[in-house]
Amino acid sequence: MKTTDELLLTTPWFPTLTQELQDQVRQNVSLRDVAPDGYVCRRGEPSHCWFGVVDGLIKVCNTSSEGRIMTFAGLPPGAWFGEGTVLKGDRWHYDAIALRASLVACLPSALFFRLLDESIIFNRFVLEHVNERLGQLMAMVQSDRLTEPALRVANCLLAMFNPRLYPLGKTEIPLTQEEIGYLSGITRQKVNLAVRQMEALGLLSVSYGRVMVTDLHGLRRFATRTP
DNA sequence: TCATTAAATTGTT
DNA sequence: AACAATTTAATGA
Repeated sequence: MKTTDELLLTTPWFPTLTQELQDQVRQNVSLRDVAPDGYVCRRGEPSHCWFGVVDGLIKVCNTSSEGRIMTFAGLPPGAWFGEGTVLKGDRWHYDAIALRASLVACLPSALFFRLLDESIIFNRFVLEHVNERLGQLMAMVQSDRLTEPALRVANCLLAMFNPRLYPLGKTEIPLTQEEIGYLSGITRQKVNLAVRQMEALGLLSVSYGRVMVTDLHGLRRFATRTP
């Protein structure tokens, strides 16, 4: 199991902080184990923390009154989320649920604000982070209107392997086809066909319980091609 | 270390 | 949604 320090050292902004701020972070960040299907945060609850995914996989989603689930993002290890809500001092507008056993780092909002006040590089990180999310959202709105399952899966994978948002991101993240289905909003059967189709194109390789992207650029081209 | 079994994941209908 | 086939992980000799 990873430690707080291990996560922090692989976080791009942490080593850039002053010694004093680093100590503050060390003292105030807490780790939380989340069981599969467990909540990291629920819609309507006040936000106390900025969250970082240490291990596992978190799904950010909302369940409408009719029970329809919409997924906004899948967050692999290395992802931080919730800055928007924390910044507004607002309540969560969405649920964050663990797709499998996960470990989440909680950075109290008071400290989050202090980092914003005192570190320019930290501001920069958050700004780029938000910017990248915006880009992802735009891509998602597009892919949402596409009926082609392979394109939806491709977009979903591109989001997960985004090296800007998830610098830890390797080209291989353990991800079952069922989980991809939850994240991209299509059935596992269609995911199965889609990933194999893309594997045949040499864009990725699938094996038991994992998908490895072998050609990130090719996958980008595939996702943005005009049919 | 190897064989057996259970659980998880995949492939098909 | 259900089923069979396959892969992995766990167990114990």
